[in-house]
Amino acid sequence: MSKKHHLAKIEIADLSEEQQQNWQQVRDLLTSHLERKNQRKTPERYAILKAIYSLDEHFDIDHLYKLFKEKQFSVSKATIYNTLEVLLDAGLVKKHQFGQVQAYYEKSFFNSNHDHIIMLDEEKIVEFCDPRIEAIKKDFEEALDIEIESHSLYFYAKKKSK
Amino acid sequence: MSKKHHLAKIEIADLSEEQQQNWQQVRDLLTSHLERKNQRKTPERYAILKAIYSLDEHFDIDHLYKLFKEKQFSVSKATIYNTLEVLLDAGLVKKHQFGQVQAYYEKSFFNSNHDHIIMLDEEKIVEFCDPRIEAIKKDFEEALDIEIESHSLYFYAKKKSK
DNA sequence: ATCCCTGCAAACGCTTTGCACATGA
DNA sequence: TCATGTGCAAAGCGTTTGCAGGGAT
Repeated sequence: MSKKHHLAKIEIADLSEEQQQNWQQVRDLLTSHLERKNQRKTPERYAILKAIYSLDEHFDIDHLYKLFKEKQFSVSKATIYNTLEVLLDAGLVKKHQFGQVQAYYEKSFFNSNHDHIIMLDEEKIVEFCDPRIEAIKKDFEEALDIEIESHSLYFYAKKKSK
Repeated sequence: MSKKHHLAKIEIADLSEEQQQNWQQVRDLLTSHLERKNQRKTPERYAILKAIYSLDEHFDIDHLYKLFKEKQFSVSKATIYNTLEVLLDAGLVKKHQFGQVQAYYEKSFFNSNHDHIIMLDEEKIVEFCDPRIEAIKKDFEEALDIEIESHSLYFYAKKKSK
């Protein structure tokens, strides 16, 4: 199938120099993950990973789907969903449920732990980090004898000055 | 419609003495909210509010729907959705998006501000409260000149000792 | 040559919507 | 009366699934 041959050398996104360097690392991380899990190294998986790491914002499935469509590489939504599951498992992307609607994702490597402030009156998401969150987690882990595997924290805010 | 007459005196739930007292207050809160908004005081709205305040845990729409069905009072899901919107607006219930699936709700009056620890290996949700959350909010409000209207914080945890 | 992965479309599950009828004010 | 609320069923929408064919190993 000729389409596949295209995909093999797909350059879905032009990467900046920094992204170029990161890409090598991330690609290798996916490779070793797939080998460890005995999963196939399909061109789709690398293409999707690369597309994600070329984005600097949060995105949803449809965003990604349209990106591929524009670039003339058709990747089905089913595959995107599947692949994101794999990348999630590999720790290379993070999934968010900002609103009540669809899920949002973001790359998670070279992108340290942070939480989000959702700006309600504009289409903007601010990332922040505060050590007190980890402190709270640690305290409750000890107090309740539990292990907190993950957390989700969102602040929903509006601009104050007008 | 005879069904309505039943609803008017509906006792969907047997309330404990404490709940009985709270019920008076909550009912009045709904009443004044509806009057303020020029919305109708329908028996369904009071029945749903009462049912919610008789529950001590988090619930979803279907839970509520089945509760009414069991008790022989049919209230349509559309009405439940509508009414929850009203109660949300009145500040009498809170909406949560725990997993990726459907929304969960809980009564929010007589039920002070708290966050949740979702126990992953059992069907349990632990409520907790920590003043540091408010401190963080306040700090970011000042630092970014924003007003944080609400937040959602969930810890996903497992029991440590086995 | 396997059998996993992809693509397509249909199914799914929660939520929303449209419309006719009922009802609170 | 009459605008609003309710009930029912259909539509929406993001996500998942089933299956047939393709491709990685």
